[in-house]
Amino acid sequence: MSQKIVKKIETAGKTRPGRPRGEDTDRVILEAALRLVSTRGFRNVTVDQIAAEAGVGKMTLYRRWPNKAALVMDALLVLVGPRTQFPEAERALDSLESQLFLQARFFSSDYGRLIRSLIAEAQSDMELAVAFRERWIEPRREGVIQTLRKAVAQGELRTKIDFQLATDMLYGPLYYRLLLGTGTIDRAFVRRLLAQFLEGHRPA
Amino acid sequence: MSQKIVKKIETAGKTRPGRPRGEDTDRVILEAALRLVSTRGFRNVTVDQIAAEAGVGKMTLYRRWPNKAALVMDALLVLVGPRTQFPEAERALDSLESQLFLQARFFSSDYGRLIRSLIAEAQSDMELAVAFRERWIEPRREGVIQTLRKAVAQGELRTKIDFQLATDMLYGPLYYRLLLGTGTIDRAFVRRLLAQFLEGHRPA
DNA sequence: GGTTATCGATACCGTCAGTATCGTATTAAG
DNA sequence: CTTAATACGATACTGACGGTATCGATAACC
Repeated sequence: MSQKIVKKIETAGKTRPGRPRGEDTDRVILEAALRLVSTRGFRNVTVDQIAAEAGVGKMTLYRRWPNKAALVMDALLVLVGPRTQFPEAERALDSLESQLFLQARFFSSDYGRLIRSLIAEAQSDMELAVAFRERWIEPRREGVIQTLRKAVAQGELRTKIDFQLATDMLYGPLYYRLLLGTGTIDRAFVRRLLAQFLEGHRPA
Repeated sequence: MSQKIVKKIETAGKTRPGRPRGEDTDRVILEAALRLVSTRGFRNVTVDQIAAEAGVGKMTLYRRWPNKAALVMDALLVLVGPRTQFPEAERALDSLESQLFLQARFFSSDYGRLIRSLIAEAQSDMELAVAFRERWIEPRREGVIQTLRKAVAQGELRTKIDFQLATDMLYGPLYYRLLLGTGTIDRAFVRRLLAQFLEGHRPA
């Protein structure tokens, strides 16, 4: 699966025999999967429903992805991933705050259900767990860490920060609320979370 | 389910007609469920396997719990819950640290898989989500908050603390790592997490 | 003894992920 | 134009599993 997630690099114009695959069929299927799963949740959507929504036979779907989880993961990476950019600002802390606000809105939208579904499914699907961690979580953590480094360089945070821990402390509570439903994920929450975080990371 | 989770209060010696239920059958089934699910995970264990492991017919099981999720949740509450006490210490911060260490060990043991399984299942099972939140998460959060209050009273933490947020900041990162697998959950992690938390909550 | 509810066992049902197959369509090669 | 190879939508099928129904036997109370 791991090499299949995120459309294989087109095998270099290699002209294969037989009828070629539909041009935008991949995207149509991904969009159908994204739409259904983000509104109803992974377990409440069947593969047949995704195929029907895309106006496609089930085999067309399984010819392109090895299983349901890989398809939905791909939908997230291809359709949603590129739209989750890190807002740039001169002050790194402003970038960080914007990023946290965006994350809060993201989790509060239908995409929150999508993320929850994938994390849930990943608990019993090792391949999905690896893909989600390496292709979704880690790149975004890296972005956060870069921002934190920049904030340190700008003298807004103390030096000698454990960046992994800091990232856990900023995002852990968001995922915690997303998955446990113990509280709302709104701007006020993020604001207080960040303020408290900064309180513990003042520069000397 | 919610009124069924955690053995109904025995209907007051009420002598019902017909053959009475087995004495310790409940416990035997719960222990089988706990053993299997905590080692293999919820999705990798079938109801038939639990029944076989308990040496019991499947119907005996469904006569006592409405479904698989309720059974496993009950196993957690009945067999594990009572063994997760809050360590007492004169210094509240020592209690807090001990509690976090215990939680880290708990998550690192087979019970970590059990908790992950239930949270995953709860993403598509509203009743389970409510039960898990109200009967497992919330009581333990309340214990943490009491400890934090005590620490404030002892002058170890500043006043005017957002206790809900503080609990999220302490436990969010632990659940985050448990569910995402982004890092180990060991004593070093907990120690640095708590140290960083305290850094942001010094008394005036 | 009659009533009632439990027991283990087993057959059964419905759902769903994933596979196989069929007739058709579309491309490149010859 | 024919042939080979692949994709297509549709549909039937398989296997696994959660949950239900049923059966003959058992154990309590009246």
